[in-house]
Amino acid sequence: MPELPEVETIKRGLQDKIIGKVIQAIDVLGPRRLIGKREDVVGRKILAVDRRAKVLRVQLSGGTNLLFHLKMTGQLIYRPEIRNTKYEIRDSFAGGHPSHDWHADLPNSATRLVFTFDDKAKLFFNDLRMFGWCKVLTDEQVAKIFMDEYGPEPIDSDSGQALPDFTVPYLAAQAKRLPRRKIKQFLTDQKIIAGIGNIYADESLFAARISPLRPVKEISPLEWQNLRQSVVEILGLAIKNRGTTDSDYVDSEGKKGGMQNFLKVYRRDGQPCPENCGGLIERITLGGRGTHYCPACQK
DNA sequence: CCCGGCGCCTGAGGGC
DNA sequence: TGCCCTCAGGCGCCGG
Repeated sequence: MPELPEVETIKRGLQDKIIGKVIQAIDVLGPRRLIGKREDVVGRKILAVDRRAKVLRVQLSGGTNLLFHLKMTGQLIYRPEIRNTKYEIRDSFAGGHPSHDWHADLPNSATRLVFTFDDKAKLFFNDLRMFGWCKVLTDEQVAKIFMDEYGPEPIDSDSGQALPDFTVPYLAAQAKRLPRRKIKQFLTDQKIIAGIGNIYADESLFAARISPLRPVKEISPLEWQNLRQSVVEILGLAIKNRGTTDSDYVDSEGKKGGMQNFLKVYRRDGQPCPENCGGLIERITLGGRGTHYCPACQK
């Protein structure tokens, strides 16, 4: 499930590949994934690719934008000039390459949108469960959404440092406003902090040794300091490792991430606590989300 | 304010 | 093998 590090990884990949190209066509294979008019997009040039929270923006000429949210199972996979994908796969098998990567075979049953560029390269928007979307919006609409719907970005993805708005006083002030909310739900609230989802909330809370069940009013200043630091470190590490592939996530080249090898609690219920405290990782449901933590370490 | 539940979806995985 | 059921989860929305 693409969170900040996964969308950041896709963003970087696409920046290297699609900037300067002109969108020649959009094929709509899946219903209701494209919100907006194809004709507002076709013929426009790609000026930039950026990210806010878990949202990826492709900035186009003429003050137009494509906004993507990948939700659970979304993918954005770029392929340079495809003459005939199926033939290429057949060729690779004939050449004795046994590796079978189903992402090589595009479009597939999860493909909802296909963008074709002026050099015949393609961008495939896949989304198995169809929760994701692609919206066509003006610069002003994007600016308003980015301003109104998302809290501060926690990390400068280039330097790996915390961003200036993501401070302990900010977190404490938000907590004062919503004192009874549990810390996990606080962390994953996009209006409070941008880009944290289920995986990195669990991992950050483990790193800070704070129970996901704690009401935020009980979090001490020192704990806020630790938690803020943990969020920055975990997100930074996840970006370095090109994101977590749990089920569907792949980058803009269809490659898996590496962060799943460094997760300590997420989906590790039943296993011994990695801090060797003697406890076992537990899985509970919190706010309808699977939540993984060590009840012995996390207080 | 907080929480639970539903809806949106489909494939994986368990039970029988 | 096969069928049915549940579950997974980001996020908006609704009702208690």
